[in-house]
Amino acid sequence: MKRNTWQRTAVREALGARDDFVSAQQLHASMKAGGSPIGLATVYRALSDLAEEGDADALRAGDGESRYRACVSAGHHHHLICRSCGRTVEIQADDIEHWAAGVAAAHGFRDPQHVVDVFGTCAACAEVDGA
Amino acid sequence: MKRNTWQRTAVREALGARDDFVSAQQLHASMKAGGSPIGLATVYRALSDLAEEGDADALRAGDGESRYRACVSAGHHHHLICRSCGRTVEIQADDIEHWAAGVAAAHGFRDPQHVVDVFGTCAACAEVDGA
DNA sequence: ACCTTGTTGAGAACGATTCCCGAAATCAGG
DNA sequence: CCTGATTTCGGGAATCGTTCTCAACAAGGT
Repeated sequence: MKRNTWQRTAVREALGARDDFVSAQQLHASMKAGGSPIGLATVYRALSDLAEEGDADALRAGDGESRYRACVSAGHHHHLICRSCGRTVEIQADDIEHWAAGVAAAHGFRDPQHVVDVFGTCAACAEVDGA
Repeated sequence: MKRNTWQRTAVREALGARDDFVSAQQLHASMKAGGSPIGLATVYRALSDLAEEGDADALRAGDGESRYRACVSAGHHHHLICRSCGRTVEIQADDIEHWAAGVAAAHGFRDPQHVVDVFGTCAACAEVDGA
């Protein structure tokens, strides 16, 4: 049975309060900074639970850290992520779903899942870079 | 200046000899098994060099390991990967490129890069599973 | 309130990757 | 073919993110 602890709630809220991808460590640090005595292991557990239940998106970045983000839209979707500031835009793309399913089927693959994320430099960061 | 050592060549060849994604550790192990006295650190260095030069694809899997694969097609492409046996199919998908570029542009993002990989269970593995 | 059982948290354990640095190898020039 | 400058190697130690361990604790049902 899944129990309802204040720790899980705290993680859920802390994640929801941000609108970009955060690593487990970052989240833990900011919760601690906010006065919560929560443990690191618990944050990890809560985050992977959230990801498993579909309430959060997990994303393994290039630097070896897993990043999480509260899921706004309930359904399946993809992300447009600023590689500089981490700002994230959720994207619906039915075409991609169909394409992925089609490609998988064409090669005899079953139960297709796909990872589709677009990274870029958002307008704001591009200006800073250029400056 | 980049020097041409037999170690780098060995890594390039060992990677080219396989047609699926391998982790640095796996590659190092198989090279050692093949009699090469190459060091683990060197394999890591060579692989990230190859990835940087575009001669290899890097892919960070869900289990925390980076996997590499020799790039067959020179251009940009995506992969269809069996989550069970690791067999990989390269996919060209111009539609995706256009879509990604369009999405990025629509949100003011510059210099778009995208990660598009499809995972599934290939026909062979699906049969084994079902058996 | 009580008992059962999932959860917590501190630190240890772990595995992948990177760093360190003396030794060896490579390339360019003489 | 030597020589020197400089890169690369390699083994082990260090680092870093993540997971595990386990005793103490707390949530829920009754």
